[in-house]
Amino acid sequence: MVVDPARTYRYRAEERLRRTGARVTRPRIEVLAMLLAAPRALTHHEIERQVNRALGIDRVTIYRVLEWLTAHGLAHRISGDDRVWRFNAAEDERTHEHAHFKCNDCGEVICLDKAIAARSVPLPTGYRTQEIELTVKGLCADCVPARADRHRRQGPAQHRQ
Amino acid sequence: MVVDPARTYRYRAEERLRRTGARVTRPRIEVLAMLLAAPRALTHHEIERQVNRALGIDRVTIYRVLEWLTAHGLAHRISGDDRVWRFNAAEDERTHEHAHFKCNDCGEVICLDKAIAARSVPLPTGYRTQEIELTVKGLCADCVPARADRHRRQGPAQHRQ
DNA sequence: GCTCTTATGCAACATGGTTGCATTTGACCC
DNA sequence: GGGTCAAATGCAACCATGTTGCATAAGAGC
Ligand SMILES: [Mn+2]
Ligand SMILES: [Mn+2]
Ligand SMILES: [Zn+2]
Ligand SMILES: [Zn+2]
Repeated sequence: MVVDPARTYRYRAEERLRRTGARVTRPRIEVLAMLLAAPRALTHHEIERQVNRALGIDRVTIYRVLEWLTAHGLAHRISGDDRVWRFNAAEDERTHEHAHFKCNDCGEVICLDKAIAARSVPLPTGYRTQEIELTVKGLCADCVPARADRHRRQGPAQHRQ
Repeated sequence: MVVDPARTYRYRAEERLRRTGARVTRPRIEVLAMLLAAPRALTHHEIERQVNRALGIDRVTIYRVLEWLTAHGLAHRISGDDRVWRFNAAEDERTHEHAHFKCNDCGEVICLDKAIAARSVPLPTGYRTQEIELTVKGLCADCVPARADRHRRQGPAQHRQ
């Protein structure tokens, strides 16, 4: 029996959406399914390319869906140094107490499984900690110098955004 | 003997600029002096308000000066979650191995003195660490709940950006 | 002062995201 | 199935933050 993986992710997306009690719409399903299928955080651009081209869903709608998913805990938003937000389906088990990795070459962002031991950073008196954000920057497996020659010929890997 | 503090910062700014061997210009002096005087990281906007209003220095020039100061190690740039860069004079002793604090209420950003013990976060195989960024988010001394009533009357502290 | 290089000012542009408002549609009820 | 209505979508215009191109101004060495 062969299953269509995209169909499977859509199904899981619908399920999660239904659990919120809010409307289950095509844009919400498609965007969330795409986030669920992705092994890394996606930009609005990447989502738009797939979901707008294939289904004509408007870019503003995609922005609104991403905002809504984030507000409802179905996704989370990662803000990088390139002024582009990236989104990831939120595995609700995994509380957002985890760190992120960002590739300095291709821009890829992934979530690192709970790795924050850096509790209790000392602050000036009167200041109060609420969250700690930790981002590791470096090279992803596709971009380590060992493969630098491929890059020189073809340019860096292109999930740049 | 009374000294004008702004004059002192300008003097220190000129000194640092001269040491780079590059041209010592009015915009560079003013922007760097302002960064030296500030107890926290400043946005382009904040700098523009002061330096453009008082001296008519163009906003593009301010952008270019900030970029130049950063490239020459006289300032460093902090990218937050609000797509606004903030700048700080670089105390050259303090290598950029320090963490940052950002107030969730008023947006204030400060540098925390070397506090990263979070070395060696485990990554997927093939990935390589280059830098680690740590940002503590919470409430600054002006914004802690103890003073929430003042905020309710007057709005949050206004160095929001 | 003169010259040469570099920095500045100004206008136009780019990017990523937001807002207002008319139209469509999902969910609930029958 | 069809009717109702709040909520979501599409579209156009907008905004904020930063960049680029190019003519002009001004540091610094002589
Ligand atoms: Mn994450
Ligand atoms: Mn800093
Ligand atoms: Zn990479
Ligand atoms: Zn504050």
